[in-house]
Amino acid sequence: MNIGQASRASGVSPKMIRHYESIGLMPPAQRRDSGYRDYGTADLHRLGFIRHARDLGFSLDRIRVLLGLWGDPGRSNADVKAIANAHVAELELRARQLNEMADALRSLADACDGDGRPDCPIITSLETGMAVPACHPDTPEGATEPLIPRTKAGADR
Amino acid sequence: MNIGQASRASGVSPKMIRHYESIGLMPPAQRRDSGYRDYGTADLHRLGFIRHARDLGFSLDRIRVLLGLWGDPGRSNADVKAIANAHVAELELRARQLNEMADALRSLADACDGDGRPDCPIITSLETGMAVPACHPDTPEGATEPLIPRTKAGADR
DNA sequence: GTTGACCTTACCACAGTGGGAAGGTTCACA
DNA sequence: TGTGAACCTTCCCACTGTGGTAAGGTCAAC
Repeated sequence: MNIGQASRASGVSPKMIRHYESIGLMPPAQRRDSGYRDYGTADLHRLGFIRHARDLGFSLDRIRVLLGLWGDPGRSNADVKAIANAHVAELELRARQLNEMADALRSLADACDGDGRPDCPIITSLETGMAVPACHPDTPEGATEPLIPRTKAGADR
Repeated sequence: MNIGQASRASGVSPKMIRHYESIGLMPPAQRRDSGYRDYGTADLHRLGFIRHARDLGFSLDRIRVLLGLWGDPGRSNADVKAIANAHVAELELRARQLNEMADALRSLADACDGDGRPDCPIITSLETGMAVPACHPDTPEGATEPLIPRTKAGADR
C-alpha cells in the first residue's frame, strides 16, 4: 500500500506520515525496490491511533508516550489515565483562557457603538489596559479594572 | 530609556521589542551614539497597546491593523468593532473545540478504572476512534459514536 | 511510448517566543 | 584609573505542527 493510499485510509496526510516517520512516531516504513514506502494494516492501525490522539489535542510528544503504553502488554491503565487527566486539565485551562479573552473583548465590543465615529472604547481599552468603565452589572460604580485579570494568561510577558 | 527599562515598564520582553521592530510593528527605535536603542513615552504607549492586544489574543497581523486604526484620527469605530467581533468569534470557536476535546477525553478517562491493569478504554478508543460504548445518559443503548464529531475540528487532517 | 498521477528527498515558510554566542557599553565602586 | 557586573548589540538556532514547492524517479493505463 502506497503512502497515498495509507493517507486516504488513515486520514493522515502523506506529508505528516513522512514527518511522523522522521521523528520516530512511526517506524521506518518498508520500502519497495523503487524506494516507495509500503504500508500494511499494522501501520494503518498505528496511523489511526495517532490521528485519534491528535484529534483529542494530544501533542506528538505525549502521543509518543501513549504509543509506548499501547504497545506495552504490561501497561497500567493508571498511567494512561494520568496522562489523559493531565491533558484534560490543560485543555480546560486553555479553553478557559480563550473564554476569558473572548468575554473581555466581547464586553468591549458591546460598549462600542460602531456608528462610524473615531471614538471607540475598544481602542481606548487597548491604550490603557483598562476594561470599559461603566454599565457593568457586577462592578462598583465607575470602577475600572484590568482588561484581563493578571492571573496565568499573559501575566509575565 | 534603555530597551531593558522599556521592557520592564511595558511588560514586553526585550527580545520581543526587537522582534516587533524588525517586523514593523514598532518604528525603528532612536539610537544613542553607542548604538543602544532609546525609548520615549510614545514608544511605551505603543508597546502597552501591543501588549494589551496580545493579552486579548490578537495576532500580530491584526495588531498591525489595530495600530493603524489607533493612529488614524479619521478612523471608524465600526472597523474596530468588526475586527473585534471577528476575533471574538475565533476565540469562541477555538475554545469550543478545546472543550469538545476535553469533554470527549474526560468521559474516556471517567470510564477508565485506573486500577493498574492493562485494560483501558482510553487506549481502546484511540485504537478504534470510537467513544466509550455505554453509560451515556443521552446515547441510545450500546451505541458507539466517533470520539469527536467530525465537524470543523480536525475533520480533514 | 507517452502521459498523468504518484512517489522520493530536500529545502523554506508560517507565528511567537525563547536561548545562546560573541562582542561592545555603561556605571558604580575600589 | 581599573575592574566587574549588568546591560546592550547582532546573528543564528530551537520549538510545534503543518503546508508548499522544486527537481527528479516510478507506475499504470492507453
